[in-house]
Amino acid sequence: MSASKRDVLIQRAFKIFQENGFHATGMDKLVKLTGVSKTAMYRHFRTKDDLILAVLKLRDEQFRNWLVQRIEELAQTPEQQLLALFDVLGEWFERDDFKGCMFIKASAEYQDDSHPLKVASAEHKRLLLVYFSNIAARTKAQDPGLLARQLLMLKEGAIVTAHLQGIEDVAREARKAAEVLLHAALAPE
Amino acid sequence: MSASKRDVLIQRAFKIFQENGFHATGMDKLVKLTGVSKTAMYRHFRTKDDLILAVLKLRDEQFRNWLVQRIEELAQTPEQQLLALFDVLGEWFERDDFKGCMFIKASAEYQDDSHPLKVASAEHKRLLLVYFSNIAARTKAQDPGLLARQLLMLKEGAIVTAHLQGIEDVAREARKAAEVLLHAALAPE
DNA sequence: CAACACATGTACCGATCGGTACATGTTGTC
DNA sequence: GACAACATGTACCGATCGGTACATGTGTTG
Repeated sequence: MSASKRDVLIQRAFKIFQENGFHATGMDKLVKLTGVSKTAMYRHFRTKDDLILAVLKLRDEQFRNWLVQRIEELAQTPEQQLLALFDVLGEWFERDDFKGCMFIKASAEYQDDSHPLKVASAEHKRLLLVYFSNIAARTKAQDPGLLARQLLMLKEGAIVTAHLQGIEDVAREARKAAEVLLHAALAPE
Repeated sequence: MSASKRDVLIQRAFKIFQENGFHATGMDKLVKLTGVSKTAMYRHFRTKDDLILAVLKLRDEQFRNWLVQRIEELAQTPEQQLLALFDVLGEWFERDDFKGCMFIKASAEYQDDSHPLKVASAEHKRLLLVYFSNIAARTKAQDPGLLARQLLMLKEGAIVTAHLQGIEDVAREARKAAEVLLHAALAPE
């Protein structure tokens, strides 16, 4: 019960941070919007940074689980899965609650490389890279690691563009670029 | 004199915001680090947001001027100029004071689409898109607009990746991807 | 019922937030 | 030198920041 209540707390805090930013969201607002008392909040999390870190950890799990599941539902071959990333991105962008990537935003507000929140953000991106590198390695791409890194760069760019300029066609055009990169990697001249 | 002093003020504020973030930087710190008094600061800028907006406007000018100049120094044909973007990005990443893109960070802290700081950030990206669309239009690319948007997505992804994961090889690998995209756009099957 | 451990809400802490009132230079003009 | 116009520094405003002290429930165990 304590664990699940904690998770509910984290989930609500996630929404609030995602919509308002980290520094811009005070503990008073969090306490009010989550419904718990301040004492209870600080019993679960020693500091605000601890709370944010817990939010990032939960978000990392949930996002990667969702991404992997959707990709493997949509595509079976590794080649198709690499491209399906961008279809899933499109689904994400279309959601009403799409507010950009929380890890990009966290690294924007906590820039010091040694800051736990930046470390956690970098770790999230690293885990995604591991996943896609493994997929790429199952293709006949000449340099699977390079291909994975390039596709993930495209992914970050699509997210930033969708958040900043609007979502229209972004995922579709990113997918087209991904197709070109994939075909070139498979059939080099 | 007043104008140039104002510009100096903006320039110093830029550095401080770039290194510490917007919400995390208080006016007291800005006043202390820029050397002016608080009264003088508030005579030049009515509010903190006004100051940030002025910082973004100056940064927009300086960054685009620098980017255009370097690209045109490095390359003459439109095809080469599209690729030179990524060489210039590499130069930027190598700088000691590289701290990511201020406009991405501003849009992370001020998410409301109607917020002047987000508007200014989107406008910066739009102006870059106009510039590269014009270059792409001078190539034989089938869909120059698409190519420009894809290359700029790659650019944003490279910036985010360099800021979050480290700069190593990022610009070079982004350029390789750009080469593939460019060649495919020029010589479609 | 008594005694205890623990969860909760509230009132409050010093520090800092963005922003201003006001007293004190400093300057140009006559 | 007198005076107006403006620039400056400082002290301060109410609000909010992250975080805590403490008084008041609320079971749980004898």
